[in-house]
Parts: sequence; C-alpha cells; structure tokens
Amino acid sequence: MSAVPSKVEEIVCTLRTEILSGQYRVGERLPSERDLASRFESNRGGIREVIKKLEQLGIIEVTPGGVRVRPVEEATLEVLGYLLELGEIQKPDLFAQVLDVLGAMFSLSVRSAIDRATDEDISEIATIIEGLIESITDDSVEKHHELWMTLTEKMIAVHQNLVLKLIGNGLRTRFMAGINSPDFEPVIDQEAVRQVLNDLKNAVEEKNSELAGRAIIRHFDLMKSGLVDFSEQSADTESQRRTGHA
Amino acid sequence: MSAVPSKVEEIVCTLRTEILSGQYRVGERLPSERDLASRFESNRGGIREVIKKLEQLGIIEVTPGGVRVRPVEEATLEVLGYLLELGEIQKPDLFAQVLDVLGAMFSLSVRSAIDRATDEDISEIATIIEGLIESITDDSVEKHHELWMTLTEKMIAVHQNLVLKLIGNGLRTRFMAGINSPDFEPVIDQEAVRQVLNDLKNAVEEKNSELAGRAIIRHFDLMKSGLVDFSEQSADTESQRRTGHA
DNA sequence: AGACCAAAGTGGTCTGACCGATTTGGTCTG
DNA sequence: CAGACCAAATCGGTCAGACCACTTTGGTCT
Repeated sequence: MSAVPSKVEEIVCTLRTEILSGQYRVGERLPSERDLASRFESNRGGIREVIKKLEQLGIIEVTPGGVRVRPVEEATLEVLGYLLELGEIQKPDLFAQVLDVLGAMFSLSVRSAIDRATDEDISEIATIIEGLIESITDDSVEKHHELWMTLTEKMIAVHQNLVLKLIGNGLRTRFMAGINSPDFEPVIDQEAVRQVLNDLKNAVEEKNSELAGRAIIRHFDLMKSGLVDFSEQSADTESQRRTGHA
Repeated sequence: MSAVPSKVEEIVCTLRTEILSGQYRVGERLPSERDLASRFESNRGGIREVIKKLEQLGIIEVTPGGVRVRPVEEATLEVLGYLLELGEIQKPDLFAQVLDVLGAMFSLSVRSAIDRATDEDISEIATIIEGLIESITDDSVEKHHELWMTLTEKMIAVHQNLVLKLIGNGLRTRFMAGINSPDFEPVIDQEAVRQVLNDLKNAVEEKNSELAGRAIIRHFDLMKSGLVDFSEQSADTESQRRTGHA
C-alpha cells in the first residue's frame, strides 16, 4: 500500500465511514455519481472506482437508477475492522463478539496445529508460549502482542488451514490494531492469564489438543470478562465527560 | 444484483478466475490497463473499475508502475467461494478446512444462542432440528439444506453476533452453493448423523450449551469423514477419466 | 387514488488528454 | 562483464466530456 493515499482512497474512506456510521438508512440512495464528483471536487470516473470498492465490501448495491445502502449484516467480513475503528459509535458488544469468535478460531487453530505438529514444531510452540508467560512478568504489553502474532503465524504454518488464515486476515489484524490503541486497557487478572498460558503450554507439550483448545477458550473468556469491566469503566468515563467532570 | 452482469462484472469474473487459478505468479504484474482494455474490447475506465474490485478482494496490489498479484493467503475471506468454484483446481483439502471452520462457527453459534434463548426460542430451534431428522428419513437433501439455513438464521437472530454473521456471509452461502451442486455427494453414515442430531436436539432442550456445541462438532466431523471417502472416490473417477475409461 | 407519460435523472460505457512515477533498454566506464 | 547512468517508453492517477438505456419523478387526467 502506498504511503500517500490516492484521492480515490480518501473518498472511499470518507463514504465508508458515513455509511457504516449510519448516516444513510438501509435502502436509501447515495447521492448520485455526479453529485459526489462535485462534492469531492473529483470526476465521475474516480467516483465510479470508489463505488466499485464499496460495492465489493458489500455495503452498497449498484443498479441503474441509483446506488443504495445495504444492511451491514449482509456485508463482507472486511467491514468489521472499519466498524471497530468507528470507536464510540460501534455496535454494542462488538468487541465481545470478536473475542468469542477469535477464541473459537484460536481453539481450532491450536487443535489443528497439535494434531499435525512434529516434535520440533511442538518445541517451538511451547517456547513461544513461555515467552508469552515471561512477557506478563515483564509487564510488556507490546511483546505480549508480538508473541501472539508469532504464535498465530507458527500455528498456521503447521496446520495450513487457508480458511482460518483468510478469516484471520479480516479479523486479527484490524482487531489487534484496535487493542493496541492506547485507549484500550482492559482489566485482566494477570495471574489467571499466566495460569491459563501455563496450562496451554503443558497441553501443547503433552500433545493434548482438547486440553489446549480449552485453555485457549479460557484465555479469551478472561479477556472478555476484562472487557466487560473495561466497558463499564469507559461507560462511566463517558458519562463523566458528558456532565463536564474530569 | 442485476440479472444480466455488466461488462465490468464479466471482466472481473474472468480475471479473478485467472488469478486464483494460478495463471499469474505471486508478485507478477498483470497486463497493463491499456492492454486489458484492448483484450476485452473495453475502455481504460472500465478496466480501472475491474481492478478496484480485485484490489478490494485482496488478490492484487495496485501501484504506479503496475498491478501485481498478491498471495491468495493474504486475500479476504470472500475469495474462498471463488476458490471453491474452481472445482478441480482447488487447493487440496480446502473443503475439509471449510468444514473444520464451519464446525467451530456453528458450535460457537449454538452455544451463544442457547445461552441467550428464551423458552420459545428453544422450542423453535428444537422444532427445526426435528425437521432435520425427518428430512434424513425422507431422504430429502434439499429440505435438509434448507433447514440448516433456517437453523442458522434462527440462531443468529437469537445471539446476534455480527462477527459470526459476517463470517457466515463469506463462508456459508458460497459453501452451501458448492455442496448443493449435483457433483457433490459425500458418503455419510446417515444413521450416525441422525443420532448426532438427536443428541443436539436433546442438548438444546436441556439448555446444555456445552453438549450442543460438541454435537455440532461431531456432526461436522461426520461430514468431513464422508468428504474424505468422497475425495477418494472422485480421485478414482478422475484417474479413470484420464486413461480414457468410462 | 390510480393510470399514464414526458422530462429529468440515474448508472453503464466510451474516447481522449495530461501528468507524475516507474520500468526498460541502450550506452559508457572500470 | 558488472554496474552506473540516463533518456525514452510505459505505467497508473486523474480529469473532462459525450452518448445511451434504464429508472425515477412530477404533472395531468380520469
């Protein structure tokens, strides 16, 4: 991706945000190509390129007669990242839903990897998990996330499930970008996480895919419970902001 | 979607198939916009619209200097359906991978639904599962699939997990189209399927989400084992075709 | 209220132009 | 013969304008 977004990309971003934030109702027509060209001081050809990208995302439907907005539930997985980026106006509980799905995905991933792993693979995976445990001790969030990415890539290299990879493309990168933001600090019981990771490591070394899968689920459940606490905190903070208190 | 595909859509389909079937190597440049316009007897503006759609799919990267092919592993989930449609040239074991992921998704879906369902929801879900069991007795594949769609929609209506919905958009519709094709006849132990569905129904009625989740996994494992048998059969058939035998 | 119809407006497709960035191929040098 | 250099060719990005078939809109009539 080029460093400087093209004019078409900038317009894509603006319209996508407008659509996903609900500025247009489902079924409503977007302004015409000529109107959009005028608004963005662009040309009809460029606007048509923009519309093709939004159509491919699944959030609009193009027909002679006009371009209409489709329900976000019928879009592609790619819109998820953009929804998450909308921050405060995101759908209720979207993060929790992402965590549920991530947990199921990782659980399947670790089970598939263990079922196909060589002893060398097992050793490598266990080493990465040890690093995760250490990063809790070192209180290094950045390293923790880095190692989750490494673990993800290692497991995919072992089981080579393309479907998991493709779902991960639309899920993990945007989501990890979200949880890496400085505003996101869920309250998580670090000791419980350490215990779960230890259980995961043991299950991996014993080549027990069922136990490993369960440990992953427990891990994501912990993140979810921390998210609930975090949402309540941020809801409080938001309420304070509205009443003008620090 | 209009009944008659536009010229742009036809070109999108042709180039997407060429790219996904490996006609271009990763990193290789596509023919230029002007060359493609000439090949398809079209115009550069239309070709640029085509390229924007392929870019949004994640299978090409557009920069000044040329359009290059990206690895399919880095694409969006949407390409999965097109890969499945490629039939014989599909990636080895792709169907099995889809089934693994579908199983995990459905398992999470049924667990999430049970955890949030009212008694009325539970009753409706159980009724749908009873219909699934009956469709095995009636040997009605079409009704069976129809009811799976109904069950899917009902569970989504209950748990309202947007992420599952979006993944399902890119996974289920194309996949179901695939398994509805007359060429696809996996050998499945119908009695075992009936038993699993019965267990699922009981788990639903008892509001036991763990058991229900396991029943779903067992169901998809059965489909997977049937797929393996089917792949071996179709591999044999393919071998016979190549040697010129009926 | 419903039918009808002309006008206006929509997207689909096309031609041609210009510009900045990248690639290509030839030439020269060590 | 490899590497550097550079001009030409080619690439994608953006633009203006035209024409056509289809859809929407608004006025008129019954």
